[in-house]
Amino acid sequence: MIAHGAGPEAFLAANDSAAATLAWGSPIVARHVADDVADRLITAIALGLYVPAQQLPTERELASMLGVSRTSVREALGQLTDTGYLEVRRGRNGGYFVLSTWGPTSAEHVRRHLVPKWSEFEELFDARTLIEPLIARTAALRHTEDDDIRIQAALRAYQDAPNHDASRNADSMLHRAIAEASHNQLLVNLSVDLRTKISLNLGAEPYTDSVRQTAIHQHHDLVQAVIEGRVDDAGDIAALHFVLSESLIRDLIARAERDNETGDER
Amino acid sequence: MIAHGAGPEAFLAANDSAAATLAWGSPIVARHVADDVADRLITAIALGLYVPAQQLPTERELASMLGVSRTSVREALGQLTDTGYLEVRRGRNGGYFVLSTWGPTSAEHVRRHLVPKWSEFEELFDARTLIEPLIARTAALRHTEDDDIRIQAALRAYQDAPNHDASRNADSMLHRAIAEASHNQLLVNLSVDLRTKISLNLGAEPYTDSVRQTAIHQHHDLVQAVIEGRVDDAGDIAALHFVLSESLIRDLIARAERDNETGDER
DNA sequence: GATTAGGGTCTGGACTCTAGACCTAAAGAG
DNA sequence: CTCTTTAGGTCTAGAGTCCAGACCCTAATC
Repeated sequence: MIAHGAGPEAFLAANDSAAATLAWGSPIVARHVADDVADRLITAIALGLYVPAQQLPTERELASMLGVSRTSVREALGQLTDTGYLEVRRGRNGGYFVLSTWGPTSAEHVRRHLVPKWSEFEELFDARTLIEPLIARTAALRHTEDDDIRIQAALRAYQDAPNHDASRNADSMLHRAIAEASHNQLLVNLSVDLRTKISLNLGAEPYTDSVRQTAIHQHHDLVQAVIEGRVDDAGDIAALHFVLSESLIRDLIARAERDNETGDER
Repeated sequence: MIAHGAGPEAFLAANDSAAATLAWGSPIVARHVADDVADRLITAIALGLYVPAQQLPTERELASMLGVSRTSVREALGQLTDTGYLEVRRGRNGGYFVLSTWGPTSAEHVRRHLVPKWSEFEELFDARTLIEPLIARTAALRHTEDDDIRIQAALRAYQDAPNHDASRNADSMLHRAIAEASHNQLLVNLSVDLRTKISLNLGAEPYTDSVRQTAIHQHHDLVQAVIEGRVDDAGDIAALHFVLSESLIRDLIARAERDNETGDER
């Protein structure tokens, strides 16, 4: 009767002394500094702060930026290099560089890395299609003129983005600008977290010309709705927008699994 | 009222190489195991898993529950004892006990501990009044029969709660049960997090007979709306419910500040 | 070919965490 | 009243983490 994720008994027995001594404690694992550094770096990359082929700061710079020893930075960079996120070059002009073969460039990557965690992923998408419309609605209600200016600048940056990397980056900025118009830091962080976690496993969302055209339209409509204070419209468009990105990724997975059945193996 | 840590420049310059090397890194502080243990304990207490005067598991039990050494557990317990959350008794039948003088029993506590963080608090409340209705709506859409059973059991437990502590605990369980009917773990965690952070600084929300009567009604209506799948009603009632608790706390603060002006000093 | 900006390696000291032995206080059993 | 038991309180040795800093190796540039 114990060890439940959450059966009905859990609710009634939770103040039971036996349950109370057992139910809530999952093991605590020591967090090492290097892991934190690695998380930071991965997040920065996932958010598009460093795009493929771009050089990261030097080990010594990172160490002083993050206030940790170079040893720890090196361990983190080593992890990311092993995992295939980074490439390292020696000598003058050397350093760590973001690998471009990073996202699901291959169906292979999707199969190995994404499918096993599919249920987590479902939850992420689900949460996003619930929360992003809420954020859009709130932004439509609360936006100020300053917000409008920032949002429109971000929209233009998105429309003008010359390539995939810039586009990804601008997309991130635009959604962040909208989230900030909700004037609640918690919502902003939530939105960033969700986006980070999704692009973390995914690298980049699918990107074709037609997808981009649709996204440009949706972004434009979303921005208009927010700025004009059309609350319901903003929510609806946001829902649509994130459902689109979800279905694109579903297609990608489906294709990967189909390829898997037809037999190619690495 | 704004205070977002990111001006417009941040948006446009983020991929600038100078900005990229500087903007994102805030110092990383080593997380010690004892701090994690302390957080767990505080959370458990804030969630009402251990109510005032209740005994915590022994040091040795906690150590094995959490998979850490007794030394670390002792350090955490020491912190909480110093902070005034716990009391320690020696000898047989000894142990650590939750102090009842914990929440804002005095206007004093409110002034010293709560008011300084008021802006953080505003954000928390704001986020809650936005997100909880979303959760209620989603629960109303997705609930299964099992959910209904759990929710109704939790509602009964709340109605039957014999005292303040039990009521607080049951309230927590009920809202959790509703959140779980959304069938999204992320939302559940979010709801728990918000509740934890609020009761962490607050101890307990204000509690009088009339408040309790209102809450019982609102809980009942909320449960009905969820179970009958009345999505909009569920959202509206949830909004109302959390706005009520917010305004109660505002009153508490206001009273504390008034007392402050009329001259009693710490 | 000298210089220089980067990664690669090593060391000693401070601190943390663990496992376990052992001490002390207080409640209950007889 | 004494003995036993159950709790917190104390200590130690050893393994591991983290840091600061010195020094080596590589390759691009002057």
